[in-house]
Amino acid sequence: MIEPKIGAARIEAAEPLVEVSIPRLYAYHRALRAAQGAGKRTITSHGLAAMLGHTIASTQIRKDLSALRPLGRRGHGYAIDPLVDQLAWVLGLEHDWRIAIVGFGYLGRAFAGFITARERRFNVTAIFDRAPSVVGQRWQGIVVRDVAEMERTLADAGCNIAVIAVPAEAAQECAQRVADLGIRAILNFAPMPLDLRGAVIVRNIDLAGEMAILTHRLSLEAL
Amino acid sequence: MIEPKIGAARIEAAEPLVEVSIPRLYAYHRALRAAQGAGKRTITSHGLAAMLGHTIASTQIRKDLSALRPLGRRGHGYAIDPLVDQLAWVLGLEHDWRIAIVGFGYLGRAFAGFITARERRFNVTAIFDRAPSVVGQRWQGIVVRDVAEMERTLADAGCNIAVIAVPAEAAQECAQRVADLGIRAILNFAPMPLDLRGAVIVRNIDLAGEMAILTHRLSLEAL
DNA sequence: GACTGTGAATACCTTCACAGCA
DNA sequence: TGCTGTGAAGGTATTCACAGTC
Repeated sequence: MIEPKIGAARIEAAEPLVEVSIPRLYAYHRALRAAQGAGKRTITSHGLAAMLGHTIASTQIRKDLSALRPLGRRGHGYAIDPLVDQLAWVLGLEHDWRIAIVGFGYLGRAFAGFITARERRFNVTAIFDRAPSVVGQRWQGIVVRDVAEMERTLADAGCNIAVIAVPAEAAQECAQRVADLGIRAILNFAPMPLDLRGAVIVRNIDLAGEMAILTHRLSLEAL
Repeated sequence: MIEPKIGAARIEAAEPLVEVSIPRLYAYHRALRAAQGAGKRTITSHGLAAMLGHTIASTQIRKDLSALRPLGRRGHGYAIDPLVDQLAWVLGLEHDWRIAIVGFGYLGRAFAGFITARERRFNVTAIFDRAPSVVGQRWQGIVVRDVAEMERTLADAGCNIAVIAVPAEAAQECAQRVADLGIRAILNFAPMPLDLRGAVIVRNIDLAGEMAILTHRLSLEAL
């Protein structure tokens, strides 16, 4: 266990957060903002679980939240406002993030729209595609550039996250190139595991894999 | 441990497969089809790991594959053809699947195109949207119907999987309605956990949650 | 009494080490 | 020797049970 730094300038996690908990913390954050909007000042772990459709157990919520720093009051619940702030802090949601979309087909467009609508501090600042018909188009004022020009133009956009939404064959090359250009975090939609040298954080969105879980389980039931 | 049914009509898993392994098995299947296409007849667990960019350890691959039924030959590796068949079988990829897309914005379109391109046996047979400008459009010959008509038209399409790609506010209602109409499996893109009564298999694609993992880790590094 | 925080127990998943076999 | 298959070990995540606090 790590000793909490009492004198830390800003709230800080008491223990290093485990990765699996992060999407849950993000879900709490979203639900709590909704509660905030509805004028609530306080919430219990059970109340939060109910807001999340009981897809997460209240003990899981308490465990997750206790990893931040004791924020609840026994017998009362959690004060929502400081909890929202704390969650935004640990999730990195208080920074602005500049996102490069590589591959601007339906998937790239869908992601760009989705994520900018969801988080105000997520900004798409560069878009690349290979198709001549797409290059030169604009999206929210951003001109789609040719992937071939990535080396010249990506640095100017000051991106810290890249989203790879290109066909499988092109994914590895695109990912390595953005990594070489200094991007430290990649969200990969290509059904193709990336192997990158260097300390790049990669998360894969495995759409077909998720479908396979459904078809596997459905065909089990059919027996 | 479960006793393998020796006399089973078709190859069958020796042990119940754990859910986490399914997307991996699907990745193996894809890689092996590629190897097949390249004319290879046999592969080792190390060779497969290399094809997957060493994102999965070879011991993990052997563990996963050994859960199916011994298919490898010690000292030689795996014969690719029967392995591909066996994987297709356990993943349910030998059936045809009929998919309903609920919400035909960029995300719905992206998913429809992506998944039908990837697996020949995944068919989109019904599409619904709420926006009058979208209703009546065609995609690959399928007419987009009004979500309000779902009760009348979904049954005809014979779908067994629904993809929820609607805004968060509408997700719960749409999901419950498709479940009430007999759909047993849902892939949910809405950032909103669904709680459904009845035995419906739900998988969530949490795009914002994945982004939160990236922003969390990037902001850790910045310290 | 109500609810959080947390050690202990459990379940789960992955990695290791090596036996078994061609 | 080369590689699979697998029990054992290790590590990680979740659930339980309850002590602690308001």
